[in-house]
Amino acid sequence: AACHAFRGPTPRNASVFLEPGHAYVYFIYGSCYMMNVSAEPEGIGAAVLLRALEPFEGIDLMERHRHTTRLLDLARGPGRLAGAMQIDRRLDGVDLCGSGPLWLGATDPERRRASRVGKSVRIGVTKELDRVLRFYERGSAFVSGPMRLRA
DNA sequence: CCAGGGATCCCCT
DNA sequence: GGGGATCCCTGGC
Repeated sequence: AACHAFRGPTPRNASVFLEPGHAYVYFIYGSCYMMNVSAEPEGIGAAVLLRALEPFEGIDLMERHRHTTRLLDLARGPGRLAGAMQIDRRLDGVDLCGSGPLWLGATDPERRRASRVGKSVRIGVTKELDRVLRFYERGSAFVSGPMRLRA
């Protein structure tokens, strides 16, 4: 029920219904963009919100976009992530598996590390609070949310 | 901790 | 067609 697709398609959420691997970007709280990835076959509304990232490359650019040099604050939190990456509604609907302006790729082998995926309830929603639909890298300082949801 | 920000969509006129 | 509640938050007290 907390999914934007819950009440069916609208002009705003159309990208949620695209085939998997497309961007769904929306503006919220008068100040932030949220970056999501569509996640079910075309016509089915489902998407994953990107809540944080660990900066590896382009850190100087991210610092400029975010007006801070604090590495931990560059992209920790969904609004900050979009800010650091300069993601806005222009990227809504783009194919993230193609050669467009934004894409998802495999982790650089040199950056790969042993990690465990933790699961928890979601952050910032008010419906279906018991559902375990948040996934994160256990123990990472770059994960967003309260400490108890990062262990 | 909390105000602010603006788009969107509900639902009732 | 429009008022108002709501929104997967952030920065600055």
